[in-house]
Amino acid sequence: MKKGSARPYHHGNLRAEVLRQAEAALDTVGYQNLSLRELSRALGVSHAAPRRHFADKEALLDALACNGYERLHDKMAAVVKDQKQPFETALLKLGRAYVGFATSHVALMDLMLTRKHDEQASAELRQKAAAVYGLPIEWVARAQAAGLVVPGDPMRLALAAIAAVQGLIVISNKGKIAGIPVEVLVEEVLERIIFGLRPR
Amino acid sequence: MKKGSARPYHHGNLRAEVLRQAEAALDTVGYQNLSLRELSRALGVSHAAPRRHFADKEALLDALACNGYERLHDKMAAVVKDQKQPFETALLKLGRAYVGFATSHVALMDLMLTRKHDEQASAELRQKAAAVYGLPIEWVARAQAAGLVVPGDPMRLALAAIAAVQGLIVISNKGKIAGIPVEVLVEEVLERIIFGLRPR
DNA sequence: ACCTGAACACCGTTCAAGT
DNA sequence: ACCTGAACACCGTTCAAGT
Repeated sequence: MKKGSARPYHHGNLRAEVLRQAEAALDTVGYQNLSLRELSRALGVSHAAPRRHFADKEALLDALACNGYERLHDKMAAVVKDQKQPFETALLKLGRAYVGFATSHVALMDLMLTRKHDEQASAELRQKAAAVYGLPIEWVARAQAAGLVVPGDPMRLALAAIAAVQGLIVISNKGKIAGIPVEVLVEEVLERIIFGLRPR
Repeated sequence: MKKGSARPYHHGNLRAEVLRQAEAALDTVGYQNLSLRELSRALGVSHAAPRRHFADKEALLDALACNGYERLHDKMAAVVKDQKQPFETALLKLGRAYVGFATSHVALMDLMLTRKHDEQASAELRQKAAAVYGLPIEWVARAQAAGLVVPGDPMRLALAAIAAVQGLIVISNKGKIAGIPVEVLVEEVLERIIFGLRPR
C-alpha cells in the first residue's frame, strides 16, 4: 500500500464520519474516555481536522446527544402513532420504547442524560429532549379528556410515570435490577402508576 | 529519631485531606474534571503523593462515592428510626431525605450513581449503595405485614417508589423540573404511588 | 473552504531516589 | 513508611501554513 495515497485531501464528509466513529466508540470506551485524537487517528485524518466541524469536544458530545434524542423521539412517536389505542397501551409502549433504547445504547443514554443538564447544552439539545418527555404528557392529557385520568396539570401527573421509567434505567445495571430485566419491571411499575392515576 | 512533629512531610493524614479537598472541588468543577495534580497542588504536596493512598484516580472516586452512600444512608436511616410512625410517613420521609441529599450534593450524587455501575466498583461501594435502597424495601415489607400494602415481593413493590424518586432527581435540573422544586414534586409522586400500592 | 503539523499547557501514571 | 521529582505517553486546543 502506498503511503498517503489512500485518502483524498478533502475528506468530504468528515463531520458525519466523526459522529459515526464517535458513536461506535461510545459503547466500547464510554463517553468519558472519548478522545478526539483517537477518533481522528481511526479516520486517518489529522488530529486538528475535526475542529473544522466541531468547535470543541463539548460540541461533539452535544451533537451526539442531540442525535440520540432525535432517534429516541422518532422511536417513541412511532409506537403511539395510532391515536385510537387505549391510554394504558400507549403509555406502556412509550415506556417500553424508552427502556429499549436505553438498554441498547447504554453509553449514549448516559451521555444524553448528562449533557441535558449541562450549562452549555445547546438550545437544540434542550428542545429535542423536551420533545421526548412531551409524548407521555400528551397522552395523559388525552386520557384526561376521556375521563380516564384524574384532573390536574398533565405534566405533573405524567411525572410519576416518566420519573419511574427514567429511574429504573438509572438504577439498573446492564438492563437488570436484582437479576430481573428492566423490560419486565417497567411493565409492573407503569401498571401500578396507571392505577394510581385513575379517578377514584 | 523520635519526632515530635505530627506531619512527616506536609500532612499528617494525606488520605483524609485529599478526600476533603476532592469533595470541596467536586461541586465547583464536577467529578469529570477532578484533577489529581490540581488537588495535590492545592494541598501543597507533590503530584505523586496521593498515589500512596489511592491506587489511581478511580480509587479516589470510588472512595468519594462510598463515603457519599454512607452519609446518605445515615441520613435516611435517621428519619425512619421511629418504628411506630405510619408507613406513608416513613416512605415520604425517606424520599425527602434522598432528594434533599441529591439536591445539596449534585456532583457527588452524579458520581455515586455513575460509579455504582462501574465494572471496577469496589464491593464496599456496592454494599453501601444496596443498604440505601434496602431502607424503603424494609418499610414496604413492614406495611405488608400490617395489611397496608398489596402482597408480593417487597423489592418489586418498592421499586416504583425508588425508581420514581431516583428519576425525579435525574430529570431535574438544579433541583427543579419545569420550575417546580423537586421537593414538592416528590411528595405528589410518592403519594400517588402509595395509593397504587394499597390493597384493592 | 478544508486540512496539516508543530507547539503549548495540561493530564495520569511510573519509578528510582530521598527523608 | 511516606513523599519527591523527573520522565513518559497521552490529552484538548491553537494557529500559521499548505492544498
